Amino acid sequence: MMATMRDVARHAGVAPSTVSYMLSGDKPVAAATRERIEQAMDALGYRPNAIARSLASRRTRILALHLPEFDVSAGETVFEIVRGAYDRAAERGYLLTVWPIAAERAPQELSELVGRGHADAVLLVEVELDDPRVDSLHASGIPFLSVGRTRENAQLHFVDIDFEATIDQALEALTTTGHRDVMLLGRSRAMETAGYGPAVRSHEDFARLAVRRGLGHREHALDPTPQAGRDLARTVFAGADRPGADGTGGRPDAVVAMNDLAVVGFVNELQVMGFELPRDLSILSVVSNRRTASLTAPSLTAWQAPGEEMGRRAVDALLDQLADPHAPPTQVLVACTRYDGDSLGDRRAAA
Amino acid sequence: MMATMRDVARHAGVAPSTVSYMLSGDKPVAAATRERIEQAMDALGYRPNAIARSLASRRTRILALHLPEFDVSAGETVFEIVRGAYDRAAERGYLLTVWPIAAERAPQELSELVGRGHADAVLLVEVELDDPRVDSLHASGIPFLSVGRTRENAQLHFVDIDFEATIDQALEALTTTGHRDVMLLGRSRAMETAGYGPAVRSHEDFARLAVRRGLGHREHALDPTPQAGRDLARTVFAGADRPGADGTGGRPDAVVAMNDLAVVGFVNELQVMGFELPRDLSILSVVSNRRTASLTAPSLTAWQAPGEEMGRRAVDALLDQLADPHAPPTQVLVACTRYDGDSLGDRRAAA
DNA sequence: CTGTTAGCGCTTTCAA
DNA sequence: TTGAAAGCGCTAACAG
Repeated sequence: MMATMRDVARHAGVAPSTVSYMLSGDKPVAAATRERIEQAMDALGYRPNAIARSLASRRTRILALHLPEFDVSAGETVFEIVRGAYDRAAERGYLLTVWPIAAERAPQELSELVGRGHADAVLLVEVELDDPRVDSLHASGIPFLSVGRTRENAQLHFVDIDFEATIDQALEALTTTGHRDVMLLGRSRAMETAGYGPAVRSHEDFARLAVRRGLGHREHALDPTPQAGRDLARTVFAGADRPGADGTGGRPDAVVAMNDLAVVGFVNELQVMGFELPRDLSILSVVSNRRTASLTAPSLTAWQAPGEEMGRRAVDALLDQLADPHAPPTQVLVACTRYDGDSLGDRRAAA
Repeated sequence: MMATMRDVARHAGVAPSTVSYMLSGDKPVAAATRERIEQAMDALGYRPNAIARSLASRRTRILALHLPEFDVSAGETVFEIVRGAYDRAAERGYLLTVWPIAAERAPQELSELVGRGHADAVLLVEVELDDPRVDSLHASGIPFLSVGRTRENAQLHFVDIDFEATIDQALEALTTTGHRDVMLLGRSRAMETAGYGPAVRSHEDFARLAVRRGLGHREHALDPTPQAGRDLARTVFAGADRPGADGTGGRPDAVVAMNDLAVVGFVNELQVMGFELPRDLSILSVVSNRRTASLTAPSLTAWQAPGEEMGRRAVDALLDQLADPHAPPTQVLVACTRYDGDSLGDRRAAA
């Protein structure tokens, strides 16, 4: 009942291989022939069969994407990565499918599924410093690329956020608006130990970049919960009328947050305590997303993770790898993009 | 280099078909034969090829799942649905893949991909009252099941939340703790018009169920934003020392929220206004999720959407449909499960 | 530029 | 309970 390529060939009076050549574009086909084939195709309502194609060509033209749980902020950014990857894959003739495998089973099951021929390569999202998925895929000799990077990454194909550049942009925004003393509201040490990369790198980068700009700085590592943010607000600003107002550098006049969940609680608690933002304290959220940024009032000025671009570039790099398995690893860093909210004040004295 | 079924057969001294029978379990295989085949398999490191199997059997044993954007609360619940569906599918010998197609292109592209043989059936998630994906799949004669239901659903295979039962459970919890006047913080009319089912049904159900329990009631339809929640707090409770304290029924003493984003802003604003929860107002969040419930302090007592169960039951129903395409539609309703936070007060007078 | 010819690795009658 | 044979619908040399 479904028309096959053979039917089309017969109807057009050509060989099946000619139809195949036309569809794949692998070989040139005369305009007249192409015309007849096209007519035959829609006369018969022909739809190419992806399975048969995969079997004959020994590749599926399917890319599998895997992400662990959503529990760490993630949400919007991950979704953008996925969408960007899907679209780019489609443009390049591939189907990107997401495999919702539970984290514990992923290392084994990814290799298993690719081994059974369900996909040609794997895109790993939310990769941790020591990610078992990476080891497993590497051991199986399966082509893959990770969004995020492991600790050891000399041989890793990856696309990641340029944390350093993003933090520096936030500090520059603070410097040019006259801020003098900045606090990092970062990720907890527990997460670093657990292997969440950004938590490690951000503290080092932040301190170094603040010093270079001559800013007072301090770092706090918080669990990714609103309550942790509330607690910090109480701890650091208890008894202060206006956090940044003492002028002596005793208290920060700005916060750079890299912890979406905590910053929401932090802001809410400051407001309950009677502070007004950004008059009393400027708050910038980095590696964030629009949704979190709009959860508070005033909304947060934020640097959003470039999800879509990372997804697109990941697919390109992965397909390059498929085309030339022995090329040196592709490693791409992408900076976040600024999104203006109302949480950045101007502390410059009127001239 | 990869061992094929033929290699295994040769190695075990049997016919390829025998190996196939053993793997599929379609026909009985003698214990002795089975033994020899198993040995051959792991001697050769055999892995069955899913593509070849699909081509020969004319079915992929793949289920495709599609969800539109994440913008409406969703998040955690959707993820649970997907995970539940994946696990159940695996148990039943199927691979569930998620196709991250943009909402606009989904109706067309889903049919296209299934038409090309990429999957046997489709699971639709976050289905709206008038969902073009449903029409398209129906027109293409593709087997599918929706999580959520359309307006016209007599012929639809679906699994959905039992909103009515959930709302009633929330009202019961309020009744037994002595509340007298309940406000619904629902979804906006705009969403109803746009076809988001729960928004429509919840208002009707809420009013009717409140009346039946002899509770004072009122409904507010809010956009799914924290700001909408803040505005409502100001509007309804301006000038009140304690929202539920006037006792005369002039103000509600409890809120049932079915709008995760708005309820966060609502609670925060009440706190900024100086109210204390749940002393001044009880708040229950229904069809919610743990993450939202823990975004505020006190955390919210909530009824969580039964994501995993819906996913599992959706797969079962879909595979039933595949087995018997002419059976009457399966329609399943699942109630939410309660999760205790600290936002429910007790208003009963001490006896 | 087009046709011929073998498969890709498995399933599935049909016989034995 | 097992085997032989004929494909599933397409691709990819190789020839012409």
